Amino acid sequence: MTEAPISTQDTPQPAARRRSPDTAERILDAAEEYFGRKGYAGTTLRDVADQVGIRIPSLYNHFPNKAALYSAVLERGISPVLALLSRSIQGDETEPTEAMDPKATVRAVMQWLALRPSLPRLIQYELLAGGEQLAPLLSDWLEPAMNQGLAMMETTPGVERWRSQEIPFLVMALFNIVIGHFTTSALTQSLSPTPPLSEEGIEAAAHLYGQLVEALLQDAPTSPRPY
Amino acid sequence: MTEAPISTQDTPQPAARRRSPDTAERILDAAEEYFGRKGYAGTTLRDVADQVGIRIPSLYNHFPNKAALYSAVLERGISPVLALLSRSIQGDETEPTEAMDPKATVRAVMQWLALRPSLPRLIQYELLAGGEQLAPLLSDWLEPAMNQGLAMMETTPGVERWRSQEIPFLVMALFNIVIGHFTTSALTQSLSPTPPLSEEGIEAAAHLYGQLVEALLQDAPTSPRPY
Amino acid sequence: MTEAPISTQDTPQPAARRRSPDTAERILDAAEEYFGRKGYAGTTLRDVADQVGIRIPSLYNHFPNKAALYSAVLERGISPVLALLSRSIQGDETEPTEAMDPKATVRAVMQWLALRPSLPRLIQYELLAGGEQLAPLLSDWLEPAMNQGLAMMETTPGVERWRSQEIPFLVMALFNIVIGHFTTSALTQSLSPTPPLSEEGIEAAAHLYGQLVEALLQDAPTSPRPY
Amino acid sequence: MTEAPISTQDTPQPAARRRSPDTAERILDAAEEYFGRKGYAGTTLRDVADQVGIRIPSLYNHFPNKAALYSAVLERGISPVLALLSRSIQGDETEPTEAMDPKATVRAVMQWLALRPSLPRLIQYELLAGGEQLAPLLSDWLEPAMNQGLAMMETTPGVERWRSQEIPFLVMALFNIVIGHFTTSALTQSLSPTPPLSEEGIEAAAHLYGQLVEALLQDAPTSPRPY
DNA sequence: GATGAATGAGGATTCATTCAT
DNA sequence: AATGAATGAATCCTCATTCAT
Repeated sequence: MTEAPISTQDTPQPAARRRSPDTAERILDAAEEYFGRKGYAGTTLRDVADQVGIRIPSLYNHFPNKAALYSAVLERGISPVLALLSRSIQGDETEPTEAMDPKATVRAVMQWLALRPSLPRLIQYELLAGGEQLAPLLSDWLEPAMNQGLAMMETTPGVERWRSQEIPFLVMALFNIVIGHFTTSALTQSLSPTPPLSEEGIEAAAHLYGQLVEALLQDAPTSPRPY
Repeated sequence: MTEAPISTQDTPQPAARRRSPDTAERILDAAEEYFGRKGYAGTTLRDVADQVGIRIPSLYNHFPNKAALYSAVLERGISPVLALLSRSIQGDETEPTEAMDPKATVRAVMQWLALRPSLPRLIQYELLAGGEQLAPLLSDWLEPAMNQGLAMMETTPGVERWRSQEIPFLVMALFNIVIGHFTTSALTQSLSPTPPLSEEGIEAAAHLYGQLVEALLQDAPTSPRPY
Repeated sequence: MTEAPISTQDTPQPAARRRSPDTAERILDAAEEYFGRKGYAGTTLRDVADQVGIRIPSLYNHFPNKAALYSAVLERGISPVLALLSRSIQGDETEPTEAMDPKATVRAVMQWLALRPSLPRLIQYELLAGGEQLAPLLSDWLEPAMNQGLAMMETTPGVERWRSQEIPFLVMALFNIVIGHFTTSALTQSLSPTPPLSEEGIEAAAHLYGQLVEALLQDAPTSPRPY
Repeated sequence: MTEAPISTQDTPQPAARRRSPDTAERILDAAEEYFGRKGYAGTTLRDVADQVGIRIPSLYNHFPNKAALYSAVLERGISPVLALLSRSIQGDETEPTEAMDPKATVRAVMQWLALRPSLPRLIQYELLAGGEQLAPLLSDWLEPAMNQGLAMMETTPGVERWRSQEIPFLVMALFNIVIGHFTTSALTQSLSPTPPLSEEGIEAAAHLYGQLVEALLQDAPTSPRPY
C-alpha cells in the first residue's frame, strides 16, 4: 500500500498523509494501556498524550474530559468480549441450537484477552472502583447469560450437584479465575515455570480452566451439604 | 515535655488527646479502608486524616510519608493471613504432622477476610500495581507453600490428574476465586440472591469453593490433554 | 446570484450558508450581547460562536482577534448614541439653531438604550475597565458637547446656580443616572413596582430624569456654598 | 521567649512575631483591589497572590476557592457602608428620632467610599454580574431604607412632587450618581478641572449631589405629568 | 504529638489563536 | 467562508510535604 513507487500516484491520497490515521483511536489505545496499567486515578492525561505523541489539550478535541475518555475505553474494550460471550453462549446464527461448549468459551475468551492484556486489568480496576461504569455494559449480557446458564445446567446430568443459588457464585468464580489469570500474572510469574502470559501459558491455562469447568459440571462429590 | 522531671505533672495532661489509645493504629485503620477502597493513587492523605479526625501534618508524626503508610497498611493487613495460611498448611505446632485440610483452609481464610473487607481489595489493587510491595511479603510464604502443596499433591490419589506445571495455575486460580469473591462483590450483588458478603454468603461461598478444591483433587476427567 | 448566469447551478449551492445575510453582523450581535452581559474577560469566543451557530475559527474570518471584535462591538454600539446626542444637542440640520431640549434628549437616549439593553452594560463594563476604548469614541463628541452645554447654561436663567467647575460633575451625574438605570435594573427590580426595563418603566424613568434635569437648571437653592 | 531577657514581658507576644500580621486580611485587601479593578473574571489568583507576596496555593489556606474569596471581599467591603447608611437613616442611638439629613448621608458615604476606591467599582461589577451576591447583603438594608425614605418623604413638603412609584427610581438615581462618581472617574478625569477622586473633587461632588437631593425634595416644577 | 501556614509540583481543563483542508 | 485539529499559555485547584509553633 504505502509502496508502489512506480505508479504516478495522482490521487491526492489525503488519508495516507494525515498526520494521524485516526487520532481518537490512538488516544483510546494509549488510554486503554494506561488505565489498565495504573487505574483511573493513577493515569494522567499527560501519560496518555505523551504516549500518543500529542499535547494534552489535543485530547480535548476528541473526548470532552478524562471521565469520558475512560468510559470510551471501557466500552470499546468490553464490547467485543461481550459479543464473544454472547456468541459462545447463544450459539452462532448458523447453528443456534447447538449447546454451548464451556471449555471452548473459556479458551476463546482467554485467547482474546491475551491479545489485549490491558483489558482484564481494566476490568479489575473498574470492579474495584465499584463497577458503576461496568454494570450498564454487563447488564445487557450478564443476566441473560446467567439465565441461559441456569437453564442449561438444569438439563445437564451434573445439575443436581449445585443449588441454583450457588450458580452465581460459580459463574463469578470462573470469571475471577479467567480475569485473575491476567491480573495476577506478576505473582504467577515467580511461581510458574511457564510464563502465564506467554502463548504456551495461555494455552495451558485455558485447558486447565476448561477442565475445571468440566469437572464442575460432573457428578457431585460425596460430601454432604452442611447448611 | 521531655524536661521537668521533678514536678509531679500538674500540667493539664493532654486529656483531649488521650481519646486515641493509639493514633498510629487508627491511622492504619483509616488508611486500610481508603487504600482498599480507592487504591494508592486514589487515596489522599486528607481522606485518611479526615477519617481519623486529625489534621494531615499529624500523620507525619507516625509515618514518614504516604508510601510508608501504605507499606505499613499492607504489612499489617497481610501478615495475619499469611500466618493463618502457614498454620493451615504446616499444621498447628501442637499437631504439626496433621495433613492440611484444603476445605478448612479456604473456609478459614474466607471467614477472616470477611472481617476485613478492605483487605482483599487492598491485595487486588496491589497486584494490579505490580505487586512489588506484596512480593517480599509473600515470598516468605508462597514458595514454601507451593512446594508443600506440590509435595502433598504427589501423595494424593488425584495427583496424576494435573501436571506439576499446572499446579501454580491451580493455586492462583484458587487464590483468585477467594480474593475475587470479595473484590467482585459489587457485581455478584446483582446476580446472587444471597448477598456475597453476608455471613450466609460467605458461608455458602466457602462451602462451594471448598467443594471445588475437593473436586480438583479427585480423579481426572476423561478428556485428553491436547498439548 | 450575481454569478454563473449560464449553468443552471446544479451544484448544491451553499444553501446552508446563505441563511446568514451577514455573518459579521450576526457575530457582532452575539458579541454585543455577551460582552454586555459578562464583560470582556468573562466572554469567551466559544460563547459568541455558539450563539451565532458557527465554530470558533470562523470568527477569525471576520475579525482578526477577540480585542478587535470587542472594539467593533463597542464602536457599532456607541456610534448611534453619539449621533443621537449630537443631533439633540446641536439641533437638526433642518433647524440647527433650535435650542436643545434636555428632557427630550434624555427621553430619546433612554428609549434608544431600551432597545439595546446590552449597550449600557457594555459602556459600564468599558468604563470600569478604564474606558480606553471609549475615550477616543467619546472625545469626538463629549468635549464639544460639554462646551456647548456650558455655553448654553451660561445663557440660561439657572446658570448662576452652578459653578462652571461643577458642570462636568453634573453632566456625569446625568450620565450615571441614565446608564445606571439599565445596569442596576437587577436591583431596582426588587424595589420598584414598575419593572425598570418595561416600556412603562422606561417612560416613567425618562420623565422623572427629565424633570430632574429641569430642576437642576432652575433657581438655586438657598444653601450657601461651604467651599 | 528566648529574647528580651530584661523586660519582664511575660506575655508571649506571639502575634507580633507572626510572619504575617494577618494573611487573610492582606489577601482580602489584595483581592478587593483586583476584583474592583478587573472584575471577577478578569482577576486571577496569581494577581492576588503576587500582590500579597505569597504563592497561589497559600490562598487556599485561608479561603476555600476563588468564589468564596470574592464573597468575603464583597461582604467585608459592603458591610461598613450598610452600617453607615443604617446609622444615617435611622439616626444615632443617642438621638434616634432625629430626622435624617440626606445631604449629610451623601457626604458621609462619599467620604467613606473615597477611602476605599475599589469598593464602588466592586459594587458596579457585581451589579453588572447580576448582583446575586449583593442582593442578600442589601436586602437587610435596602428595603427598610426604602420604606423609611418613603415615610419621610410623605411628611415632607416636597412629597407631593413625586409619586410613590417614582421613589425607587429616585433612590436608584441617587445610588447611581454616587457609585458612578467613582466608577466613571476615568471619564470625568478628562472633563473636569477638578480631579474627581481628589479630596477636593470628592468634597465638591458631595456638596453638589447633596444639593441635588435637596432640590429633589423641594417644590415640584410646574411641568405636568404626561402619564 | 498536633497543627496552621506555606509551597513546589503537578493535574484537569479552558482559551485564544493558527493552519491545513 | 468554514472548520477539525493542534497547541502554548494560562487558570483554578489539589496534593504531599515541610516547618515553626
